[in-house]
Amino acid sequence: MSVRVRFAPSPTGYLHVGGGRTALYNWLFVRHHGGEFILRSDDTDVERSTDEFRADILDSLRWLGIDWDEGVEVGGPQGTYRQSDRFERYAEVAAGFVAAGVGYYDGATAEDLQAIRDEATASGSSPVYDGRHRLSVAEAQERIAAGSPPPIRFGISRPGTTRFDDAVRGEVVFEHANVDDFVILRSDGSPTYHLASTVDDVDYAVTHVVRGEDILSSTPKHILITEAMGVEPPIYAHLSLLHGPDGKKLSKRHGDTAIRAYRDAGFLPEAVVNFLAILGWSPGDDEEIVSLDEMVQRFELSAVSKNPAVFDTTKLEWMNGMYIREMGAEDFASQLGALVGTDLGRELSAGEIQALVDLAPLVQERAKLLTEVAPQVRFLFVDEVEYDEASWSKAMKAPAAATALRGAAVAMADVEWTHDGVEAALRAMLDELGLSASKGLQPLRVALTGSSVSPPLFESIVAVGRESTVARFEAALARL
RNA sequence: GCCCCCAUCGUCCAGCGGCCUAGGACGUCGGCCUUUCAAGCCGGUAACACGGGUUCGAAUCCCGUUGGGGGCGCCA
Repeated sequence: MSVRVRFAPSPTGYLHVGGGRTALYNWLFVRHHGGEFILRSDDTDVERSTDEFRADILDSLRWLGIDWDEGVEVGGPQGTYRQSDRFERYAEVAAGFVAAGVGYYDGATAEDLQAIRDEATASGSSPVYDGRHRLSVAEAQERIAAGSPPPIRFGISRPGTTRFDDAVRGEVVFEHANVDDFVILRSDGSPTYHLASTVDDVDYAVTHVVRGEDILSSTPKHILITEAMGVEPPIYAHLSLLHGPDGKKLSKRHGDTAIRAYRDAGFLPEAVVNFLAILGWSPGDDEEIVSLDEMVQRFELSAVSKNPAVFDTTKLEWMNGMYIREMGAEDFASQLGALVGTDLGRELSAGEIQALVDLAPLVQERAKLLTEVAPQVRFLFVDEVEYDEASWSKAMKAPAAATALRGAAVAMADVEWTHDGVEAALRAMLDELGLSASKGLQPLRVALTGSSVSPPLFESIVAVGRESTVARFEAALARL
């Protein structure tokens, strides 16, 4: 039997890094073993689900390079793969449970439930609802006829035990005395998560359920539903959660954790995927930069870490720099060019992109984020540089600034326009004026680029061109 | 309160009874290189939560304590 996994986000928020990691692990697992990856939309909460979130989840997944064989948008034998389209099926299963005696209409009120909880707290026992307010068939019919149908609960047999072998955590055991009879069908006829998710896993023949640890304690419920449907439960694997720097479960409180935020911030999908993969899983040796192919080849659930990982982006930034350095010059230039273009409010010409291609190796080397280097190459495409004031005052306050600028303007006017030519002329000029390279070149850098941080000077000068270079030196001189 | 999960450097990961005076990566600190900033290279820093067992021998196995996390909804 082939492996079938599913990723089932509910479109009540953007795809966040934790969800992205869960999707990735599912994907790596199924690509490693061969099988089908199903993307399902767990949108039983119709109120909070939105199309914007639906779209974001798909976009983010695709951006990461995660594809699916069956499911939302791509289709498959199960229809739309949206739970909101399957409410009749869940109601039917719930009705079947009632008929079979494993489910029942319940009459407990909120106060009843609270009383049970208080009592349990007081006596130090487990706060479980055991069905003591279950309704008889007649009572249930009466309420339904009166227009206020009661919810249906799933009855847990007590005493009893549910145990299962979690693919990452090993054997996990729950005593039924600690599991309460839970609602499967709300009074409005809609299914709860436990019912819908489990029914879908059964109907879609899911073999491995890889999900977050936050639902580990709900697993007995899912196993019991599955068994009540007469089916062997899938293999479960619960991934530990991602934490914020404060050690708490990652959430909006910790800043923007949406995958899209990382895309917008200039991260490369390869880097994000690599980082997420390594957060909680190790290929086994000391390698940390791992290609997607290699991950697929080496991934296994048994090697997934059991302890929660703190989501610290410091390493992600480093990793992103590594991936930027591995990009081809053309690819890098076009992506960076697009960013500079939006900044400038116009599209870069083919010639300008070519200039970026030429400088690419130099720029890539000092990049961590695409968005961070864009401002550093902006000077190549403007007529007048805007000076960063801090850079200006620091570089220009030295008395050498004026002499260096004057000397450079002269030297550049008539020199072979190559890196070597420019460098030779400038070094000769520095010698003549008795200036050190660090003292004499900074004013030129600021005059040329507007900033004290830039790509290497000689190459930048060549890229800007003779006329514009001389003009910039003179403009700076005039401003002094 | 009850149930479940987890426990190695600041962070992520390696270690699955002897190869561990605990390894790698990021970070950090120092140095080299250097026209800025980076990158690169070299070096330093830093951890087995605690207490009992088991064993000839425990980071590794068992129990307990402590600590952290998750769950306990007609949310998912």
